[in-house]
Amino acid sequence: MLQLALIRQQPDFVKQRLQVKNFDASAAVDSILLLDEKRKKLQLELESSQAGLNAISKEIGQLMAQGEKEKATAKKLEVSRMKTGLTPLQQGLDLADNQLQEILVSLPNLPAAAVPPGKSPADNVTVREGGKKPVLPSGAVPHWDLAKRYNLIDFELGNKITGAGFPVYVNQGAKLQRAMIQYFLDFNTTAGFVEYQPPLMVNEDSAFGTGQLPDKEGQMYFATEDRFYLIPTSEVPLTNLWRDNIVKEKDLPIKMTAYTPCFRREAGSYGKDVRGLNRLHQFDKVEIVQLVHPEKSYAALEEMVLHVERLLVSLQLPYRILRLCGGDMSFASAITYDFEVFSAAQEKWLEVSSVSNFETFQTNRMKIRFKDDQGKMQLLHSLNGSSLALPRILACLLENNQFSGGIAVPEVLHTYFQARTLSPGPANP
RNA sequence: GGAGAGAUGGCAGAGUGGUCUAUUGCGGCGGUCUUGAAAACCGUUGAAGGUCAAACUUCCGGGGGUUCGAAUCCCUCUCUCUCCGCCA
Repeated sequence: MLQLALIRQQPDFVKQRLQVKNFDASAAVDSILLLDEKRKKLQLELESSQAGLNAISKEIGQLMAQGEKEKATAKKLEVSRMKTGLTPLQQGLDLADNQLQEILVSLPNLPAAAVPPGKSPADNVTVREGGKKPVLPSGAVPHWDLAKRYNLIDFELGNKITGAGFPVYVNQGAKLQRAMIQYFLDFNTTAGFVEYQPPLMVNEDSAFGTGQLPDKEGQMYFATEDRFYLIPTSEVPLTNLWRDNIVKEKDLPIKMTAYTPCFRREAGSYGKDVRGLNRLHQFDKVEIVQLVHPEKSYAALEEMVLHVERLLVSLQLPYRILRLCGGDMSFASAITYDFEVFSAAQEKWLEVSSVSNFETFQTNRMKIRFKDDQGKMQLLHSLNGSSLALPRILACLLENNQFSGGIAVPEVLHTYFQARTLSPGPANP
């Protein structure tokens, strides 16, 4: 949620920045300014009346204490009459407040100055590439064929017990995934991120806090009986751990990491992009989240980008880093870098991480603040990134590392996986 | 699932209709003393809106009600704890 003060002070700047996200905010910003004026006027009027009432009520109390019952009764009548005039004021104020809030939460975050304009993924800017695309042996196949041949993942079993997009990892497939989770978590905690195991379901307030509600209502699984949402990413519970908190400046930055499954309905997805591990309803991800001093968030962003890049380098995967254009960025983000790895048999780039600075957009909703050295209350900046999304990393590893005798496991995973290669395994049910 | 008890400031914990403008303790911050520290003592210490600053308004789990006046009474929801039942 944008800060009202910013809209008040620089309405034209807000409109102009949101155009980079292809969002026409003219009408919304103008309504906000009008409603804000209206609200202030009503509030002033209401509060001065309330002050008067409060004073008389206090007098009544004193008169009662002195036993002056008649005078008190007279005052009571006076106050009841005044009170009826207050109701419409209160209602008007509540209405203006609600309308203001409703428009305010519908506005996306402003893109940072460095965000390139653009409408589609084609307008994203490649920041840099790394790693080397492999030369595959003849007869190389995509990961879904390898998954079958080596008995690593069973998509049909998943279909049976749940539905499409819920694969069952088997044997070495399950073990390799576990090895990666452990390696990624160790990589993050070594860099100072504190490990958490958060709940996988969150309430409405949490989903609102990070910006999933109301924007992405239909994209989350929802347990109607208890009104809980299955998390689409651990960013949601991790960031919300600090909701309604005033953090001590000396405790900054707050760095967190977690492994969790993630659940996404992916309503509207179809066709070739959903083949194999490319797009799932449930997938594993290791996430990093930071809450930092507002002046340090862009340094923190660069640090996180380098951190994820080092992780990809250690896995020896060909990757590229994109700076997303305004049109491809998420609702809550001020700037986003996407990491893609090249899945050699599909000949496709797959997004495996997205690192974003949300500035105060989330913390304003969640009221995560600190007191600066002047004693002034300020909102923190929140950032997060994947490190990493597992299925697509797995897809890429399988495809890129296949050779005649098996599939090579990257060196950094050898001790975690307790083997150097994948070999064909036993049959499933 | 059944029965009971609760939810008050960073934490503990008083307050059952009228200066509550929320007692007190701990913690935090500042100071005195000290070579320095501890102890002791003194002072200070919630948030939001509003204002140049103040005044002022709102907030005692959420929502609603009674009343001139609600932390306090009523309704309702949520959550927590204790006991019983079930259970990994």
